[in-house]
Amino acid sequence: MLDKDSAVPLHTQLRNLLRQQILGDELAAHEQLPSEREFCERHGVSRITVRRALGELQNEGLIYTSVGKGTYVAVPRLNEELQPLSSFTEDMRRRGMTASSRVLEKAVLPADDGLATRLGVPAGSAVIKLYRLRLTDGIPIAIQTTWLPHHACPTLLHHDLETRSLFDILRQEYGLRLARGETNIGAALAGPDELRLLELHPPAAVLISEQTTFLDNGEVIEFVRSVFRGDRYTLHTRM
Amino acid sequence: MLDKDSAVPLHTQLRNLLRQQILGDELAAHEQLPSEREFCERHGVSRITVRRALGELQNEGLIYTSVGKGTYVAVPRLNEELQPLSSFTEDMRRRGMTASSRVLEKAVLPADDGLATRLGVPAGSAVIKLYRLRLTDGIPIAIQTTWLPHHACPTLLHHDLETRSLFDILRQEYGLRLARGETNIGAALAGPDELRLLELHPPAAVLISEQTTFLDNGEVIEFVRSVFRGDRYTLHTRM
DNA sequence: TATAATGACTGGTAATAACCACTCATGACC
DNA sequence: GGTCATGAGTGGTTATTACCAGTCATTATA
Repeated sequence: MLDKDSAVPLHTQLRNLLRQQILGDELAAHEQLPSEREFCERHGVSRITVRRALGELQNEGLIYTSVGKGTYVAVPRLNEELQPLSSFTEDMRRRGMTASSRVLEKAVLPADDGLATRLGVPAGSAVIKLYRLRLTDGIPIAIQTTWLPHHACPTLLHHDLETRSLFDILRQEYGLRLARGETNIGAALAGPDELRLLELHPPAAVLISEQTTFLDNGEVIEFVRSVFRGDRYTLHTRM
Repeated sequence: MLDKDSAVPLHTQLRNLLRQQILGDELAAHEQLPSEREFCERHGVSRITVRRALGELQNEGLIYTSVGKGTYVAVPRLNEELQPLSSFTEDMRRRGMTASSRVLEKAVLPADDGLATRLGVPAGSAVIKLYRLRLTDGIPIAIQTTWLPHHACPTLLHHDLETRSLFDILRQEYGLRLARGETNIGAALAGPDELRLLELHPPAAVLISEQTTFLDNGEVIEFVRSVFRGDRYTLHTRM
């Protein structure tokens, strides 16, 4: 039941309740949900609250509506849930693997022109560089270079970067609200360094991803260039 | 100004108006917008309408809010606008290139087990197969194999698939509401067929994408396997 | 002067009410 | 029997009103 005195909003409570029912297979695909007005009566809330909860579920792709007919349960997803914005660590955890890092280099440097443009900071201003080898279950999977504007997280390099997720640190230690990411993805042949670090034999294909992550105010919080082993990793996106 | 008698909802009108102002650089980054209540007075609408318009802009990442302070313009995007769900044709058009196709094979076949699972149809049921070479400005860029459930678009192969976008046909001719897509992306070395069709010399890396597209009711409308030239194409996603 | 209380203002949540276009089964009519 | 009007029901849009917690400048107090 819904708790009117709870700090968590009613529409959030109702959304979670329904999501749980849908994901828990209590409702079959294409099954019709109660009407919005019926939800109002059942839970003693207004239609605005119900519509907000249903609207969010619709955005998640869990239900769909048809004017004049009703609201229905969508066909469930094949795979796991995917968080909207995730890091390598969180991605791996979701796949049931343990992610770790070996920090090859960490430094605070002045930004050159290209990097300054990508991070949206003045050329020459301080940026944090993090050059890491990423491993899952001990196997090298990717070479990752991360740049962050120094002013956004000045003490970042003092934290534990080998085991803790970078996103966790940014969210919890600096209260940053990560909102959006853009990624460019390409393929290339592995170069000498990549062959060595990723333990590959030539010729080998690598997946190259360049991701920019934004805060909710649109400012860039990080730029990441990742080189993945093509034979052991696939990226997954949802649009 | 907003038109109360228009068929297009007020919140949509207001959203478009504000989006135009923000994208048109009439408002600077981090500039404070009028308060919600002031928008109400200015445009003679209720706060629900204003909040809905602002909420959608916030989801788009164009503005951000802070309780007790106000609503602000986000830092503008670096690049072009990206439609949430697009096809190869639309993607190319956006990059200012002309997309075309050479249909190498088209057929209606019974689905084998793997394909039936991916399309969410019974094994053995009819599926449409479309095997195409995709070109931009005459240069081969990708080899694309598309499968669709036959019952969803039985007369698809009668339409012009060389120049017209598949998504256009699905939307306009069959009234299908495409809602969501999931993509797996990997890298590999090009095989013999790929080397020949994409006019590559070994060794060459290719980008492999497997996309599943869903309707708003969650059913699969297509499954596409694309093999891109690694040296001429990068995928772009937003999360 | 430094601190605390006040109050105006912000976005966030929620209830109530009304109308619209659309769907669909029912029943009246030809 | 087939057609058409009716009306109940559905999601979509919008207005009005109210309260909350957070922010911040102003004002009163110690």
